[in-house]
Amino acid sequence: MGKLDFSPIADTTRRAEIVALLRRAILTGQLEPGQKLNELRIAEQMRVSRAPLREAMRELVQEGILTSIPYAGTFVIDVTAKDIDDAYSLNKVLDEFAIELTWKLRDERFFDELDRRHEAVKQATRDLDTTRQIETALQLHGLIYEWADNSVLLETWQRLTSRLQMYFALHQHARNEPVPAEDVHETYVRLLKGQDMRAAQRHAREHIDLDFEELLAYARSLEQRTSKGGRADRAGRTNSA
Amino acid sequence: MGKLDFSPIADTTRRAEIVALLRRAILTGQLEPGQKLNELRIAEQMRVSRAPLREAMRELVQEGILTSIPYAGTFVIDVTAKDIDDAYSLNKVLDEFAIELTWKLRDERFFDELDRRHEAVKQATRDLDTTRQIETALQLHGLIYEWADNSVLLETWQRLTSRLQMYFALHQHARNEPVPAEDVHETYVRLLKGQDMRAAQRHAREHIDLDFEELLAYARSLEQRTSKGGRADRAGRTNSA
DNA sequence: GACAAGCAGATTGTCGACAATCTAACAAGA
DNA sequence: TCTTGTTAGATTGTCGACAATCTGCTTGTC
Repeated sequence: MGKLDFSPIADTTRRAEIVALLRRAILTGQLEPGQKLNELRIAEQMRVSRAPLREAMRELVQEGILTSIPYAGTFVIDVTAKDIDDAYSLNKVLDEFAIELTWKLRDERFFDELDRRHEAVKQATRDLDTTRQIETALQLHGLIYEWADNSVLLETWQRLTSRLQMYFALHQHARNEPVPAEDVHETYVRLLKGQDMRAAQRHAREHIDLDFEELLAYARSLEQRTSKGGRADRAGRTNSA
Repeated sequence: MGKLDFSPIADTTRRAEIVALLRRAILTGQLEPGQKLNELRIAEQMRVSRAPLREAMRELVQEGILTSIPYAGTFVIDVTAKDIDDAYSLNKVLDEFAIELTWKLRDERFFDELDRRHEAVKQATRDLDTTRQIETALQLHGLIYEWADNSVLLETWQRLTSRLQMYFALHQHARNEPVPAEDVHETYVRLLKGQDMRAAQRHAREHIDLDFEELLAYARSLEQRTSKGGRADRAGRTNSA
């Protein structure tokens, strides 16, 4: 009797596919921050009615990458330097916690998966596929969250990830230079395999620092340019209690 | 020239009202964990069509208090002891961080608001209104998050709050005893007004401990009862990437 | 009696049309 | 010229109906 694990079959609703499509478009920067999403046009392009499209948009609003103003429209969130800074500092705290939880649960399968994801990053780097590079790097980073066995923490991280990916993609789009050739993740992986938890936590902080500092500088420079032509000044309250 | 600040007017879409109604029903325990939400029936009761209702449900799914299985239905999330434990441990970490961020930003307005919310809890306690007691206690606790000036952290806390409120309400419903008469928040408020940040952080942890320990014990006992009559065994994957 | 096929009934997913609201352009009056 | 009222167009919010899917029962067969 083979002990085969079947994974759940794909969600076959239009809504789910639309969510995936839109999310990808936003996270890769095809839809720019602040841009308005015209329901009619998008629905026509996707050959779908507005109902599932609107439901999909509601999901992405709650996911934090869209924002909705009643009777005005749904927009890709605006990226401010403060947003990035906020996400950055929270991420540091969560990382420390995730490493702590994961530490005792590491095993062979963990190390294997760690190597696999590390390899994916290196492959994307060789291919000069910056979008995929961001994606794989975040997946590598996310392993400690998946392994921590804390569903709420994982959810939180995934929400954060959406934004981080968007921020990084935005950054990449601007300066179209491929990211550093040297492997910045080498040390991270090595420490996660080692015995010194504190050292791993410390490095996670500093490693993130590196990426973010550059990102922040870019965001701040953007802020200068944008401030003159600011759009919607209405407070986009979406999560009113 | 009067310098009057107008707050944004209320959202006047049916969708927003439905979200509020449903959320309240769930968080107060009127809708029980695991219960299925029949769209047609709810829509009729609310005198609303299914479109805005479904959009509202999509929001609550992303908010984490509903879960959806395509072509099967949308259900109130099931509460497991592990969920509570997960939320509990993450909350400790976030509390520590929130206090750290808030600490330097405390001012007169902060202390006033702290007192105001503390008073609200005491009032609810006097009224023996357990539901409101939970609500106000969480609002008191949430002040440090609102004050921390980190939007991502605040969002995270609000998501967590939804669940916590649901868990506590569930607990209260079961044992219909009014919560401790003595004021467990006295110390918390005093420490937040003091000068010793570490002490405040430490107390936040231990104070939460108290409430949660009881909650956890209850959840575990529930688990025993429920395990025999388990419902949907399909993996309710909702956030497939 | 056990089991598979097939058939209602109910429920969710999707569609196209209508109503409510916003925006911008234009006209009228101080 | 500036402000205010009006109107037309576009877009979002909502509705009622239809299609796709699931569930449980019935039927027929062995």
